[in-house]
Amino acid sequence: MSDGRPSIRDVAARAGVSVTTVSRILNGSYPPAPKTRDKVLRAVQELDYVANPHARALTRQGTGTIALVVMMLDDGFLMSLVESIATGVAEAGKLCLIGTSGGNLERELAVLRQMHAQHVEAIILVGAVVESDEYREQMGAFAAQLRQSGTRLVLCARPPIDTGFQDASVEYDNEGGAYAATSHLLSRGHRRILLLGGPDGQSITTRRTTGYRKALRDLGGDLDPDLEIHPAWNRETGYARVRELLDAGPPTFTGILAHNDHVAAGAMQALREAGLRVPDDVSVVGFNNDSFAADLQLTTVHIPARELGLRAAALALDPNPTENHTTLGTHVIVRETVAQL
Amino acid sequence: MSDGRPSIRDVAARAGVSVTTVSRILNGSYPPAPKTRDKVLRAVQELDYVANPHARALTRQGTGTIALVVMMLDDGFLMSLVESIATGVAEAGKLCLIGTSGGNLERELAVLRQMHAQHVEAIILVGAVVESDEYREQMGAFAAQLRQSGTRLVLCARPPIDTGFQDASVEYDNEGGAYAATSHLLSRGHRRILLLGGPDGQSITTRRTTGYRKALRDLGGDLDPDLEIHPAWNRETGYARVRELLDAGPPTFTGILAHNDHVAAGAMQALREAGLRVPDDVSVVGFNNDSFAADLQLTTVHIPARELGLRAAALALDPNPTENHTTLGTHVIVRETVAQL
DNA sequence: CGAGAAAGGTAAAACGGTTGCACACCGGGG
DNA sequence: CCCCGGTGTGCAACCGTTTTACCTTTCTCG
Repeated sequence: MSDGRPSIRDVAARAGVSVTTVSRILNGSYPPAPKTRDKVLRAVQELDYVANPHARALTRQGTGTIALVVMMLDDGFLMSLVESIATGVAEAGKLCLIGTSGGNLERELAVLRQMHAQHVEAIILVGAVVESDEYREQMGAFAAQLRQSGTRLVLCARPPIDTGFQDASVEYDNEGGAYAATSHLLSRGHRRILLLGGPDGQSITTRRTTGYRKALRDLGGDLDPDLEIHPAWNRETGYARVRELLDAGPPTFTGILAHNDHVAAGAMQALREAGLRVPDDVSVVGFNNDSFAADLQLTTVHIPARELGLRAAALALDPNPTENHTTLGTHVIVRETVAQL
Repeated sequence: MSDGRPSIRDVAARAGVSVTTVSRILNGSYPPAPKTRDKVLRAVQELDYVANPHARALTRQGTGTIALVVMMLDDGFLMSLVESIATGVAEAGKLCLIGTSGGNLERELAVLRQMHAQHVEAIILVGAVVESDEYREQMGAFAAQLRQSGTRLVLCARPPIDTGFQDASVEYDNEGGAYAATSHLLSRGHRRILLLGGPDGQSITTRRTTGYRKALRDLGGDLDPDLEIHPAWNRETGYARVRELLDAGPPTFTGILAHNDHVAAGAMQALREAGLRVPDDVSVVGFNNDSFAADLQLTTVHIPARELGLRAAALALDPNPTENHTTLGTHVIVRETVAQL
């Protein structure tokens, strides 16, 4: 009362009918007489009444909320993804809860539990994953719990949780992207390609590295462990690690494949500072096709972020989707950071 | 039951006490006998019980949810902002609802209403605003409604809503930033500075333009309406508008002040394509210090996004903050896109 | 030893909806 | 004329908590 929100009883009183009738009309269950219907709708209008979602949730109607959990919002790719998911969810008239895990297992689980407690209709897990046994085990248990309570789980841009059950998921082809990027370099005559992977033990890193190695094997590049290093996902460490390498002596590679564009940018700076030109001395390929890649003229692997997000949203919204697993393709965007050897 | 979640009654039964007692213990309202307490806590553990937030919300306990509304998630600045708000909220153990308005008044209001209906504890409005009378009026009305129902409103990186009441807000110094950036160019001898503003009629545009003009007046630059143009916030239109200008004849300016880094990047591309070098022929200053600005060696205005976000979160979380209005400073990050004339 | 006051606990009424079931009304077929 | 089925409604129970008001004990102290 004190908060000025009318209750369903107020509406009923004003329309001169019972609470039941109001509820029925508002939910479209059971078609009552048009006359009553009008009276009620008018009263709703006049009072500016909106049903309380919490009360509604209590009687298991569904909460109209979709949850979204992401490690961190720190690059353009994730942002497009989140934006498009949010848009998709909003267009369906539902709300979107968002949580960040910071790549920390405990925090991720805490956030997930909290969302589950909220009785969200679905939980979308977005992005990279730390591939520890502990993570797998805990997530497996959590996923089971979700299923038991009828909460859908959607995996977006992320590997499956290995448990008997196949969760709905939308992925993109990490391995294929890395393969294509590596092939691109190989086809231009590069044999020794420095891999600037993501942190070791993260799903994305593993997959992309697999693609890289496979291309080298298939097409005859040098498969050398010394050529695989693992900076964090940011510009700074990309810069630092390449800098280190160059300080130690002349480069033993002619091409670089970075696992994201920020790292590629860092690497390019290090090259520049060492007096090496891109692409004349060293070629560089990035990953993600972040918006700034165009400014750097960076050749990179495009990932269809919006599409990914919209599909994830669709899966989350649909109680029983026809197609519950999709893998979207990636492709190389050729700009000017790769030279023919 | 069917969803496997234990209720407070189950806990009570298992612990052999009444529901009331369980509730009291869980909420820490007055301390019951340690013995009972233990029994109850054990039962909670064993059943893995978590209170239903909806039922809780029904009795006006507050929902533990903060809402966040942003126009669009399309640049690094907004993203840092959202990330830091989300982090701040999560650290307080609360949940964060997110909605995007796409710069569309109707959709914005729809989202806001929906959030209000959820009884969120506070709503944070983030970022630029279309300055139409209609917007002002509708938002004013909405803000009044919020106040009446005890929902806090926090404005972040956004001008106040003009209504009698002063809402909590965290801003940064748009005018000062633009002033500083313009001064920087002026002090290097530039007199004719092309302003690449944001879309006309948006709050940010207005403020930054004011700073730009003031600097020109104070320090003796050319105040020429022809030098103020208004692309959208993205790279593409920044490119297109500058391209147009250059196609029409040699540049009538020696410096450019862009209202964000994407636009600056677009402008730089247009300059490059027209055979003009940055900074030798034309100097460029951006705004926001987006992460890629470092890669472009772009001189730009830094906005403390994280700080802004954390403060907004703090305001949203605190029912009665001591300081409810802050303006954070901005400063110019000097890189290599401005030359001495 | 008896009267209060604490202390520890409970039953029941909210909170704002949904829903199963009963009831009233109405026209029509036997 | 009676019974029947269908159509609109309303009553009341329930969803899972918190909270108010009240009831027992058990202490404490005169």
